[in-house]
Amino acid sequence: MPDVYRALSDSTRREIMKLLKDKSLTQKEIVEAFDISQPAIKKHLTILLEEEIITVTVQGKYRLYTLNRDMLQQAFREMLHYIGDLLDDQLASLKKYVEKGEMKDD
Amino acid sequence: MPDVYRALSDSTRREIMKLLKDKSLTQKEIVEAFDISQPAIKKHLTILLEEEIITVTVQGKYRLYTLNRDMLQQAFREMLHYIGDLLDDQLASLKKYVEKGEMKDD
DNA sequence: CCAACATATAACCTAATAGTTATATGTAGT
DNA sequence: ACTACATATAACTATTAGGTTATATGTTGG
Repeated sequence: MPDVYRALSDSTRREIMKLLKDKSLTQKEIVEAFDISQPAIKKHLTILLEEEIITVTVQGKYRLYTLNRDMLQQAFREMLHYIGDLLDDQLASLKKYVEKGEMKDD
Repeated sequence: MPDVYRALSDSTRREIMKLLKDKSLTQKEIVEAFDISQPAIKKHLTILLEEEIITVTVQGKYRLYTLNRDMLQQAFREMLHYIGDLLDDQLASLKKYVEKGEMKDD
């Protein structure tokens, strides 16, 4: 099971996700956006891939990384569900929303 | 670095929060709900305390742990806000909910 | 007071994270 | 075919997380 908390627990990874918000990027472009080495970035990308938060497509010598919005959406929903259970009454309406899958899901 | 992601990133801690959903519990009661040692649980409780997700009151030889719903809510809102931003348009309605603090707040 | 119980702390282990540098592999353009 | 470039991998370091056992401390009832 993909663990979104693992993916989110590192600030560099959170930054990478932000970078990928609007457009897919090659590994090189991502590397250039940070001050850390290419292998370090690669490891973060591997973790994001493992948790299925991003996907990659090969294009010649490039690797193009893309945000997996479906997974993020699912994570979003799960988190809401979890916290909804904890906070119950306070969140009744929101919870219902989530459970019904009301959130424009494909 | 106090980090909400840190507190929520461990499943044992998330289980502890669930346990505390309906009632405050002593450390002993919490320990008994898991298969890991008392010092291990203690460490989780310390982290949750550091992130102010729970509070503790001393009662004689007991420590009574209580969920800090306000902080928990804030923590989740932060994470959801982050993910929501990544998803943008796709989640417009739900996102608004979270951002407006519709989840019982301020 | 003291024994039993609840909690705290110390010392230790292992695995995972997050980074490094150096080098290997794969691909494209000339 | 060679070279330059993009990516992958190997080997290493340091730190932290999550767990252990053993023991110390604090509290309470009898």
